[in-house]
Amino acid sequence: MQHIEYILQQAVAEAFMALFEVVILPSDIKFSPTRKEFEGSHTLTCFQFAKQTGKAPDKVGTEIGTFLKQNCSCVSEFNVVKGFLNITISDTYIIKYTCNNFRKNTFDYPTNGQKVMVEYSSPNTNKPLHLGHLRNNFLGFAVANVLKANGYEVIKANLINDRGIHICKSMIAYQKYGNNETPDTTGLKGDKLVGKYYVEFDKQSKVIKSELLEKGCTEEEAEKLNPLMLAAQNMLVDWENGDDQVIALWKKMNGWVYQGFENTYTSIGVSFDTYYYESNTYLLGKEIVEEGLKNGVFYQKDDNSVWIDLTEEGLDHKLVLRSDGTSVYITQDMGTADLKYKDFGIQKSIYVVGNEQDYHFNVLFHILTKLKRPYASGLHHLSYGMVDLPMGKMKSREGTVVDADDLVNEMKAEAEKQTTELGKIDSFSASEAQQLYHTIGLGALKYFLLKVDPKKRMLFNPTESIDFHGNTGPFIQYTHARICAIARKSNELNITYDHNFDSLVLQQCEKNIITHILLLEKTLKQAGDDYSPALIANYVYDLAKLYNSFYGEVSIFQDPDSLKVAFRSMISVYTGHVIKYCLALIGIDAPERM
RNA sequence: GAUCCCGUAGCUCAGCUGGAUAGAGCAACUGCCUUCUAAGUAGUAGGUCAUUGGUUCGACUCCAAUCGGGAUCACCA
Repeated sequence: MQHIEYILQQAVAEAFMALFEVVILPSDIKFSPTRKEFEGSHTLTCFQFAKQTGKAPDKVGTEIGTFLKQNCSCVSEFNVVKGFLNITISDTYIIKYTCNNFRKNTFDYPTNGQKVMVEYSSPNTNKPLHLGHLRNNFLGFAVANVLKANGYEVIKANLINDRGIHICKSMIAYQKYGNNETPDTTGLKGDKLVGKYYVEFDKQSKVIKSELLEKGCTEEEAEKLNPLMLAAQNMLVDWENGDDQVIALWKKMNGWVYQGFENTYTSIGVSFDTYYYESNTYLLGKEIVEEGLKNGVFYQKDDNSVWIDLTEEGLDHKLVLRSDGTSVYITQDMGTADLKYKDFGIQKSIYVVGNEQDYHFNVLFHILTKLKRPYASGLHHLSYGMVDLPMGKMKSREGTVVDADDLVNEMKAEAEKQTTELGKIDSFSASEAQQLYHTIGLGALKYFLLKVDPKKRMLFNPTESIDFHGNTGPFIQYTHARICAIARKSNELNITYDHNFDSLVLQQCEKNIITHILLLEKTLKQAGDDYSPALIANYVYDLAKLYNSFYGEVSIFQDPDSLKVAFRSMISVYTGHVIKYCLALIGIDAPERM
């Protein structure tokens, strides 16, 4: 069954031809939802056609409307207000569409044969995940789902920053102050334990620095002479030389961190198809520098450092290889980009990274374009805004970081509190109840972080953000649970759906739901094109609102007309499927009772 | 200093790529549970879309300038 939008586009194009002999491509005809103060569901704005037709917009609207009503069985009514043609879709169409589709529980586009990699999470192994990482993880996971639903084959990748001076700092501090603690002996999660020593390093080196300053050192000398800092730098050199002891410690501590991360990933419901480690990729890219020098994309200075001139692109000169021949960050990113392409033959590659690195990715993509990489046009930096706290930015050194595990646990505790107060799940076993609290708490958190346009920075207020009412995840989950209760009752009552519904006259609140479901395809496409799960979040919220409105307005089972009972039951089931599907796209579980 | 992003109700956010009288939620106030889950629902109130110009039939949306907030501009990652 053809989608109403497509049918209308064809019909309007036909109308233009028949009435005005004007050729307009069906795909160029755009409809917007009719404002609720007017009759109808699809609106065509006619101002833009005034020139081509030589008629006033309202005249065009009236003539097109008349044509549609006569020639298109899906259109039952129309009205024209100023230059706006408001179209009412026939009940027959809506009913038929509902009957044909209400059992569907997936709305994915067919595969398009394209492969895309979504790199996200990409943590450092020196500290645990925090609120900022959560936005990244939820976004990356959701974008991967959305792209998959748009027909792509998706590879989720995690590029782990497992080497460098930061991890050496944790290692030095652990060597000096660690007393051979382990996650087992302390009961701490591995990432928390390692993070503890990263903080310890910072603390101790501050103490040492102030001692040096008291002895009369300058700021600069204190920095340089700091034995802890020197030890960390030495350790980095030892690591690069493959020193057995250093490598062993590095492996041990990173191992703890990975267990901790895995634990968190499982808890927040994200996953990866492949992992890259910087310890394996940090030397990549040097051959690319040589290649670029040969074909003149890069140039070399007298001191042997290698650069690229991006002034024509509105950027600057950028270093790609140090004078001592070692790589910088962007060198290994070039190498890693090649590696990803070699490994998976991807057409698109999405980097989910904060907007503080906008410049970096701008440069990287320009370089890869200049190097004529076949995948260059498919590169995209999904740049998301920072998550601010009421007191400003999170600073790990000032202890204002909101820890990811803690936050999830707080949300879960709040879910337990509120669920217990409502007392609706007395029949649940203890483990079922725990599972539900987690689902609700996590749903609230995910929805909160995903409903905002990724590009925008956002505010997270720990006290106020834990709300389960209104525009929240639990509200949508609740609507789903409510629908499941309806579906259960429909089953109990043995309600069947294969009736002739021709005589049925629909109510506005019923039509509103189906009309909104008709927008799903478009929304999903848009969310894929824009890499914006927020569109899905807002869409499903609106659907839940429409359903609750319907739920309050009509009685589903009390109606004497059995056709109405059956159809309302169908609408409920249909809405439930769409809600569950959309929530799954953004990584949220839809409970059947709550 | 240069470049980029942002500025919509008291607060947090939408606004479908230029269309109608700018929408939700929270907070405040008023109704609705003996009937399908009230984590709900119906309503009231709340706005000079930062400011000023420009483009046109029409601007929250596009352009320019100004003000305010943020980020980036390392032989750091």
